Amino acid sequence: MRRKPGAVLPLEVAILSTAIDFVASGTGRFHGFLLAKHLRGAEGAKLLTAHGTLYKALSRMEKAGWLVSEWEDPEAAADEGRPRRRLYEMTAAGHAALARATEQASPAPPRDVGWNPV
Amino acid sequence: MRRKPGAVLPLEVAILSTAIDFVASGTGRFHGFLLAKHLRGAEGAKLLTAHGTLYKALSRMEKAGWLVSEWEDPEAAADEGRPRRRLYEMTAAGHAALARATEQASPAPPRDVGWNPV
DNA sequence: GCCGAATAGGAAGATATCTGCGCATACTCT
DNA sequence: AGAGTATGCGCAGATATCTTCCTATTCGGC
Repeated sequence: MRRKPGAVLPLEVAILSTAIDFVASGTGRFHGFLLAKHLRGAEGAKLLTAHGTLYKALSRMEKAGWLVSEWEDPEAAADEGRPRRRLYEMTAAGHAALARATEQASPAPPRDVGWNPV
Repeated sequence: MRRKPGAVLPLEVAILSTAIDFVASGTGRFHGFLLAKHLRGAEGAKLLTAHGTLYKALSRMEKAGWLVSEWEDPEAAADEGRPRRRLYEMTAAGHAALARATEQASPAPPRDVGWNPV
């Protein structure tokens, strides 16, 4: 749907917020599936139906510089008998994007967006 | 369904036959998913609906000594960007089991099965 | 000959990520 | 302002294996 430059989509806000929750609860780095489980239970249930949606959002956000990722050691995954994970971490730019998005949503209605109510 | 000692089930016959086909066509070792794709297309379509059925049969057959398996190098899988595979190879005992099963099926109608037409 | 025990098969779901396709939306040009 | 184009989001499905629960079948003992 052709992204408006500088926009942060609802799903992305949810991801970034959840990432912050993870850090707060001691989980420094997270992976897509973990995120999916948390988002399903939370308010983000409507924001996420298919898994592909989430993974695309993650790679999008990484390309935007809001996240950095790294493959976990393939052997670690093999030892635990599960597919390997891609571990994500939030960057300063990610925090900034979240701030920008939440700021736009609540505190003061934007004064100069080039848009006027009818 | 309580296995008769020495019996080879239809699905197992199909697996062993397909394994021989693989060797003949240059694919020495095979994995479950490859097998599933071949069995779906072939006559074994009825023998295999769910994946779980196939994987259970494979581990059964390995326990019986008809197959040996080995995990592929986790890094090889990671390099190709897919889940890791378990590679199977047929043993001499496997060939023997297949021979026993096909022999029992075709050459001479059993003379003494303890069954008579009404 | 019948009944009980054991096991095979099926469905469903967990684990994890990626790609292709359709359609909607934001932007641009006239 | 209206129409067309391009971007890219979200859904569905592919990739690969394993586990649990339930049902159906069948072997063998009594």
